[in-house]
Amino acid sequence: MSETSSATGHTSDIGSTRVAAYLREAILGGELRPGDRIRQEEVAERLGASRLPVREALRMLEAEGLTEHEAHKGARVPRLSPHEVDVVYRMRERLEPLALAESMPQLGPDEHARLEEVQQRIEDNEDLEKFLDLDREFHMLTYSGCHIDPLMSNVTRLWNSTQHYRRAFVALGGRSRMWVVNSEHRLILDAVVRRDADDGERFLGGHIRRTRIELSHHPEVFG
Amino acid sequence: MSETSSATGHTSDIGSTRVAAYLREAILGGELRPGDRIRQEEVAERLGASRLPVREALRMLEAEGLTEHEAHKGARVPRLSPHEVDVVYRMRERLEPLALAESMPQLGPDEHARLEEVQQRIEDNEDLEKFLDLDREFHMLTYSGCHIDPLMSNVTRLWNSTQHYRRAFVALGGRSRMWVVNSEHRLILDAVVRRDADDGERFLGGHIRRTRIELSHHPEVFG
DNA sequence: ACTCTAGATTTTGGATCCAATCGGTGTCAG
DNA sequence: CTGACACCGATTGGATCCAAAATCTAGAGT
Repeated sequence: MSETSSATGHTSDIGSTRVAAYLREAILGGELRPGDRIRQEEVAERLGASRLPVREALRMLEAEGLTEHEAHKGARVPRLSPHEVDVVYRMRERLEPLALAESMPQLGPDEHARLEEVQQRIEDNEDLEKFLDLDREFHMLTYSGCHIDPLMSNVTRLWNSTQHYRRAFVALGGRSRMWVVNSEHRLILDAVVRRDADDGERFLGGHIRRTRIELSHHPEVFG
Repeated sequence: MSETSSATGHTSDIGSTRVAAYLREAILGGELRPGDRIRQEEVAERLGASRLPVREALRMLEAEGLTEHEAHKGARVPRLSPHEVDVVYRMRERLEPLALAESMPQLGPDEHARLEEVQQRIEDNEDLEKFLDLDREFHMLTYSGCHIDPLMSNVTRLWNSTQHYRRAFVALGGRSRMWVVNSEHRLILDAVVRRDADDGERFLGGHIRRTRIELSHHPEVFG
């Protein structure tokens, strides 16, 4: 962690953005878990900033679905109920095929090659945390041709808010389910290369749907 | 009325919330239009507050899809391209039926009566701005049994970000299209009362879809 | 021993002041 | 006359201090 393009501080590398990046890493990386409280002063001191950019950062993260606020009670990492996670997956099931359909016509040979490479890395990978990153990269890459901000930010929110439960899920599932994931990814990748939007939507929807159903059979994820 | 509730529920009467409510009204009411810049100091002075709660409010509104930020360039009301609006409607087409399906089982006679009353008010109404509020109230009421925050806040965002274009659309369409809206609302209302989720999803999807298609035939809305 | 209340501590919300950055304008060189 | 550059006003970002609210703790009363 703690990368964040420090040396060549180019563009809008303002403090609140750096604080947001730090907290984002901490939440998505699992160091901050659902229900954990985030104290402004603690973060401010740790990053050598004042509380103000921390407040701004927390608002940004709220917009990304990574934190929630209550009046004078501060910020927390949202804890989702099993049913809420189920509905979030149903939302993904409906929204992401749309993003894929918007994206596919814009993707060229470069993106196709990059997708193939990422999928290969997923299949060669053994590490759990790495899988979470690579899987996300794969899907986001398939959406990278979709430049509709309201859609992409929503998709990002949905991934963000369920990241912790996805980690818990693959952690207990192990690699027994891996081959299913990979075969589904291959189907999606093939549809993308063929530019068959209908197949892409269908396979992607099935991919998310299967994950949702399997997740619903494992309530221990929500311990 | 319509108070928007912001779906994220972190409301009190603290300053930033009041500022947010003021700006929200201004944007949804049409006084601030897409592309307009919002200067912190101006708002602060007008409301007798300092710039800090204004900054917080702008972040909240950003989370609701009502403003957008750029590094040192300040806040603006987002301007959506025709294609972006089209995609937002496609998103609504997929998400809102889900919200309705989640909500319907929770709605009782009280909500049904209130829905009937609001729909009647829509049919009796003549005013344009009133229609926007009532229409929103009708749909939000049908979703009021859905307590999944990630879903409801997304739906709210989608309505927020297209409010201006909806106004421009009904403004030029006039009452010629009114009877279609009302008959579709009646179909939805009937499905809700019968607790037929499948019919509800179908009619609602069609309602939004028809609006999207008609909107796509009127590019002058985006003048 | 238990509960309810009141004060103390902690934490968030807000105001003011200062620093950094952006936009526009005017000037000078070609 | 035109374009580039530099300066200046305007505007946003950040730090510190103070006020308000919530939580925690300790004590008194039953």
